[in-house]
Amino acid sequence: MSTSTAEKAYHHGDLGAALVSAALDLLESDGAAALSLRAVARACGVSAMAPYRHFAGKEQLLEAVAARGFEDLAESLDAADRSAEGAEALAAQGAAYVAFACRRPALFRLMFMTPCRKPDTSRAYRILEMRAAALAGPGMPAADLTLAAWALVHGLAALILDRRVPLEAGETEAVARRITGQFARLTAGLTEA
Amino acid sequence: MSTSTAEKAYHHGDLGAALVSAALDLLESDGAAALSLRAVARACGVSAMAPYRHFAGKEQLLEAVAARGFEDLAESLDAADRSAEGAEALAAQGAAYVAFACRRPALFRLMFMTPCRKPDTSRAYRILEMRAAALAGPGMPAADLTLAAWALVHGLAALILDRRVPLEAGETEAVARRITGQFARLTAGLTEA
DNA sequence: TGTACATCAGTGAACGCGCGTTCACTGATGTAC
DNA sequence: TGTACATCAGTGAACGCGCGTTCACTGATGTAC
Repeated sequence: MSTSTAEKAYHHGDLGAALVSAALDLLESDGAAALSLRAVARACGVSAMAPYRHFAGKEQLLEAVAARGFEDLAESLDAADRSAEGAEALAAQGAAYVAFACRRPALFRLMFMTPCRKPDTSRAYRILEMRAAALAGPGMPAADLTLAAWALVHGLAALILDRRVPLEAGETEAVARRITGQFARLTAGLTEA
Repeated sequence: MSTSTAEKAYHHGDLGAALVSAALDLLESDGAAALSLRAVARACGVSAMAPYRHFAGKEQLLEAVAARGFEDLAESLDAADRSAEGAEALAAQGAAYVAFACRRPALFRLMFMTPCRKPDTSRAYRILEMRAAALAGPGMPAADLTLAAWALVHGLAALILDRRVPLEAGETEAVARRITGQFARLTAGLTEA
């Protein structure tokens, strides 16, 4: 049909990016178990071998998918952080973190399964760290506060995704907001004392 | 050759329990990926079909393994709780929770992957809940404090297991103790105010 | 402007793998009489 | 105390599955002259 869509071109155009996108879609629609290299290729309308032109193997594709996930997460945290100030900004980041996990559960899980090279270098971590450092006080140094805040929201997300917390789908966001808010105010009170 | 060992008996004796034990061993020695029904049967020196006399399928075996894990976790939390009082008991529970995850990482992961029937009924949860409720104050109701404490240590464990926190193997315990201690004292300060 | 040729980006058939599970079976055990 | 027979707890061969990956290939593209 029209050549502009380039659907049937022998050369795909940007198969590498298309594979990552297809993987992200597949992940949320069919779950992690369904995310095979062949399925991703199939979703792109391409042979099972085609991905090997762009990735060394399945592992590399997954790494690229996880990297995209971390970028998106960083963007969400950044936006949340800019929406408020001080302790409330930290709480907003926490709520955004949990919301991200609930919105894209399979991706969130994949991100943390994929072995990371430099744990503390991710942009998402730096955004959290910067905000937490500003709230640190004598009773809780910056590094500990950062880790505690991260652990709190990560655990909350994990428990919700694993259905360990008996919450309705609509409830989770409000609970995350409340819990992170309480934690942020707790630590803020500490700096004032 | 002595009959007392009963190694070569046609009837195993208690294959059901032996399968669960073998699965627990396999889990920690070879990882979750190696935990196949066939491998467990092999470890018990029994045919691939034998487990079906004791479990409806792989899923049921895994459920039994996870249940054993939750029992052991509850025991660890209980012992930790009895080792201290008030806020320090809560901190001790938290440290024990993280230590359990570090000691048996593959089991810990399996426990939370296995779909649970009644999320809030586990003994481990009730032990945490009881202690947290005693520390609840006006700024943080019991249910929220319980969830926050659980999320904090669960997240800490998850981040450590996924190598997101740049810690040496020996360091983790001390960090977990410090973080949970700070959190417990923070909430305790809240009840006094 | 045309042509030769290297390179790039895909195809498609095939392989071996270990898995969970099915099937029909057989050896061991315990109980009723 | 023996014997018949139901039941229990295992065996072992086989199946189909989808996977990641290998191999040798071919069609499309772009560049040097």
